[in-house]
Amino acid sequence: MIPNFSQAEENYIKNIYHLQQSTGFVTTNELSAALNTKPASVTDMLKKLKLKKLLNYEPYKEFQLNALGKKVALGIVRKHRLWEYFLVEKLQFGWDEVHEVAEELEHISSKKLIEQLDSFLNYPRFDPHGDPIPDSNGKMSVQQQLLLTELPLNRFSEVTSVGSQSTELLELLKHKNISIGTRLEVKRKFSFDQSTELELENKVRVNISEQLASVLFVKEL
Amino acid sequence: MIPNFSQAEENYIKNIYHLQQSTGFVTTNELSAALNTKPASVTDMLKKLKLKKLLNYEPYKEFQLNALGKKVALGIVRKHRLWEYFLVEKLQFGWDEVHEVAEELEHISSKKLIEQLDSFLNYPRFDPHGDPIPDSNGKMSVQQQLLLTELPLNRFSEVTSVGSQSTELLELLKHKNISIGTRLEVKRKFSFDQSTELELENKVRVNISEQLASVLFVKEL
DNA sequence: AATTTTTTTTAGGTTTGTCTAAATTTTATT
DNA sequence: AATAAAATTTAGACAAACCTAAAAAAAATT
Repeated sequence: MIPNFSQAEENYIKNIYHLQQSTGFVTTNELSAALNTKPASVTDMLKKLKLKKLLNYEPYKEFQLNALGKKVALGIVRKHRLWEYFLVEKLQFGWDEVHEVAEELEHISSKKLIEQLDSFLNYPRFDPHGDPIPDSNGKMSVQQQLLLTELPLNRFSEVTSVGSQSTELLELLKHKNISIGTRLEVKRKFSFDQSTELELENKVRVNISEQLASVLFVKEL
Repeated sequence: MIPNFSQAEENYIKNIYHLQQSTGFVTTNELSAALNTKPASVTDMLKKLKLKKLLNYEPYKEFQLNALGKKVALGIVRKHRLWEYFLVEKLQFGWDEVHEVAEELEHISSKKLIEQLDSFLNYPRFDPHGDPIPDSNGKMSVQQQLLLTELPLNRFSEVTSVGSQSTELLELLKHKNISIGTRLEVKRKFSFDQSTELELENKVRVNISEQLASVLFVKEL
């Protein structure tokens, strides 16, 4: 069984994980900047994580999480994103307010807690920022969700989720003939009001407001 | 504003609070036993809590939380019990499983989190063990709820809540003519099967099983 | 290739919260 | 009231996680 790790250890693991997503390797300075700690402190912790067999690390070299380290990291990411989803969906937090709180909640250790939470939330696949939530085996959807506001022009895409369940929003979406699964392309953006012209699957064009575009998640096809 | 306290400090505060409920005062040894730490460590922390103006403490004397200390303690108790309620009501935990997890969750610091959670849970007044949940001002219902199994003979009492929402339970309660608000007295307990004979408000007598009695909360009148 | 700059590590401290062992104070017993 | 026992505090250490300052290694520049 995987042992428990301290909050500090978990923060290092999680940050290494995120940093190594780009190039596969991380440097002491990068990590120290991400964690807001001095490089000397980072070195200390790297030795400890190596000792605990989570990290490939040799002095003065770049480092990376090994298989076990990545597994642990995915568990933390899972908790973080599930809690974010919970805060937004159930406790009426805004997307922008959840990160800090989730930073604390992600360190709660109960395995049962997180499995029951996942089930209670109905196994969401993406957090409120569109990032994929690893399942209990660490698997997650590869494709990141984008906000419609971030989608470039003329890319085929599909609506994957909406950032709120309010009846007002659902009413509007019904009117515009948009629902989960609707395929669309962004054809134009009007800078005056940031409104967006979409082309739906049936070639119909609709114009949607910035407020609406900013609560629609899509994935590119 | 009240500052934040470390997890260790919070655990001391909470335990002092509970211990001083009986006699109003706590001794170093009592607290050390409750916390599973050595008396010497307790002394260290007592000095710190005194310095932080939470505690009335003089060397070699019994001690107690002052007004501020009690306020802080109630905030922790509030969080603990709200989380317990959440775990049982929303995440299908059994009463017996919640304590440990709540011990961790009670240290999450976000004020907004706990207020939103309270609202999400619909401002429950008692936790799954029948203990009252302080409101955001630290006020709580004085009367503790009891399990019907704990109620002495011939005491007027009123059903306040049921420990589960299962349809099976509700079906049985309907059959027995018992609901929230029903007034009753325990008239006899049969040691063979621990079943209980109740007298309801209309003088009707019913016999209920131990399983049923152990999910009914009552308050004495 | 030599030198400078940057990065990383080492060495030695600090704080928090714990411990053990010894000293002190309080309480209980004779 | 004197002594023994129990409770509490003090003194000195230790681990975790951080720090600063100096040393060492690696990378960049001349």
